[in-house]
Amino acid sequence: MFVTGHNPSEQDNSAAATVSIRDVARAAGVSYQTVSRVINDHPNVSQKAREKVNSAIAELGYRPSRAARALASGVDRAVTVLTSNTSLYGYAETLGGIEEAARSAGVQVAIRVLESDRDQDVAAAVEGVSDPRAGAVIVLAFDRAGARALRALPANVSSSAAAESYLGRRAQKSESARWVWFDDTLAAQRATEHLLELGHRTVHHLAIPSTTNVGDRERGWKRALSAAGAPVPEVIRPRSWRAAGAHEAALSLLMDPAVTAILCGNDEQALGVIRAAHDRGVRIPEDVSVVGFDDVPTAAFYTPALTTVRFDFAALGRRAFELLVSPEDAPLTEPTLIVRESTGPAPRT
Amino acid sequence: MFVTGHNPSEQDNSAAATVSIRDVARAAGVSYQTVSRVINDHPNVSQKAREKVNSAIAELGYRPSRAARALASGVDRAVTVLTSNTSLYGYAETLGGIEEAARSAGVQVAIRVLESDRDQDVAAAVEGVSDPRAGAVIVLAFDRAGARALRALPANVSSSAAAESYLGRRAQKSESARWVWFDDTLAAQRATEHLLELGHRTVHHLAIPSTTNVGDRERGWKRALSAAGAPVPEVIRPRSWRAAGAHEAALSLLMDPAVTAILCGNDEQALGVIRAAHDRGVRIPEDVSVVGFDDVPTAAFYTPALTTVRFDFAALGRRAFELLVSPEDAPLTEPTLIVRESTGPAPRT
DNA sequence: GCCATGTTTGTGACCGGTCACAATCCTTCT
DNA sequence: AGAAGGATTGTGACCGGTCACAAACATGGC
Repeated sequence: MFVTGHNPSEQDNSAAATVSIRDVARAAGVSYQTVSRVINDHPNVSQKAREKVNSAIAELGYRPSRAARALASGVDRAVTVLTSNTSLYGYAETLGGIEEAARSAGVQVAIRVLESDRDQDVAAAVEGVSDPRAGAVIVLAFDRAGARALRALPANVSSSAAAESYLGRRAQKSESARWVWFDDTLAAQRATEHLLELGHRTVHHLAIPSTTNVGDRERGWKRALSAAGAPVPEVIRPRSWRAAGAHEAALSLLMDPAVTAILCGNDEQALGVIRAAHDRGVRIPEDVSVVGFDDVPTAAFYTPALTTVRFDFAALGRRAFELLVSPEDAPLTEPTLIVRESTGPAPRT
Repeated sequence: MFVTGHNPSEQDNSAAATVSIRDVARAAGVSYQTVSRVINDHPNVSQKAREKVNSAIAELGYRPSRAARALASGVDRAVTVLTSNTSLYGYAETLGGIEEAARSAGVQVAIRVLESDRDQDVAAAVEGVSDPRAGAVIVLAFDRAGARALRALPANVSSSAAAESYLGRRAQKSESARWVWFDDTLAAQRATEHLLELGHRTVHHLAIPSTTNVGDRERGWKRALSAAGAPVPEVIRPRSWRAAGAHEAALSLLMDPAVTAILCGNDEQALGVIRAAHDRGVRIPEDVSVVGFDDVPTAAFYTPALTTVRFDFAALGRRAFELLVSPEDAPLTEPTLIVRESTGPAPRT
């Protein structure tokens, strides 16, 4: 009853033998090429043939083989996301956005995490995804590891979330990587301006360790400071993106009475600062104002609720995926400052 | 110079034509089958041949084609993770664990998110991954959508994180899905006992909406309560896993002076409760004690620092992957109660 | 020295699609 | 009616591997 003589298993083969394009063709009374045309929506297929094929497909429960398709066509309809983290909010949300867009385009999403930013690990990861036949690649270049991986990719370029374009067959080396990113400069500038407007003499900046766009944020922060003629304090660089590092750094920072406003690299760090303030008996926002970045879902429930800059990471992810298909520049939602309880007027001296 | 006459592109073909097993064979002076044996670590290959092949591989920069392999062998070395969320802590960490284990086993990780728990969406997702040729499937059955998807999968079974076993060729319908999960009952029991020991008359439970293991947690909670002869209050069920729902629910719950201890479904909810307490002027832990579940990285920095039950989600993920290969039951780290500042002695009446 | 047995190597077919090109079928126009 | 031209359909080869089986080569026992 089966066509394939490949699998010699004699056992009760109730499990349906995998049905191929040829089986469908036979059942529909057409050639396999016609079936191929139908499943690929080619224009030149008669209505009658199309119907016959479609019902045969439904009847036999035919499902095209991704592998065969990839092999024959030379490209896999898949995207591999290269990221150094799966659980940090920004990364995870971006991944979600990519998946959403990819899913609705019928493209598979694979994920590959970068263990570290050491050359060896980066090289291994890049090696694993740099086969054009394996589909496209999107690098989450939020951190050094990502940025390095992006640089190491065949066609190079660098920024926040970048989309290496391999999807189409004709994508050649001439086609370089495309990228999307938020306007971090503007975001940082706005946040800083907000604090300045509240009367703070200056704003201290507790940064994320070595990011790609760290430059951007610092630029925005400095720009706002300079525009207001405020002094530019040295940037504080904790040892991690996490709350722990920020907490530790803030513990000493808060001893300085000149510090009345702190711009943090992300919400988690802001939480560390808030906690440090609590530990030191410093009131927020009465004594010190704190601003975060990201607007994680919990930020509104911190005590005090966090003033922060919201980024639409999911949109970033969707956009990164779309770039694989159409390289057109589409605007990304601008980051928005969400003012809550952690910022207030500068204390009177 | 090229063997494949398939691609007629005449352009400067500096981009290396994809090298196949046959090219390597020719360069090494052996048959393609021998090359296949080498790259698959077959035992019966002479040392000499192996070396020749390996150097030819290195020289030509050969990379096996995943697609061709999948097509020829009938199975793809890939796992698809079915999850309804990418950014919630537990999900994201579990995904990370799966990826880690899969990566070191040379297996690709794909991800497919479940949009909702509606039959239609679940069916679509299952349909997309239920092709045995496409590799294995791991379902993150933490919620209803996941549980349903798990049930809808060809070989069924249900629990927290489940590993549908298709990886090996011989995996047949007889091989049912394997699963791993935490001992939620014990975890809830321990947490409840902790509160009871602090002198609380009873413990209120603010649950996660309709989870697979909701039963387990409630059982543990009830067990501890009963064992202590404490009354069993009605379970509070907010409308989401998020802080918002818990915050809203807690706002009214905290008006009840009988409520002195709350066991929350997760840390985010606990944060919502803490915030609600702040809003109501209820002190934690002096007036009310709060316990969470998960131990998210920020829990230690809440004010007050959260007492919670830590789960090793990454280990859960790794284990789920391993189950695909070896169905042996290996113990999973037990959840641990981390006592911090949010729990304290019951207030004196 | 010869045969049995095990190891190493090679050949042809096949997996399930796509591609290039040729053949057949309709229409429409002169 | 015949030819031109587009629409529709079919055929053979190929993608890059694996599988089953056979051939060639060693090794060892009697």
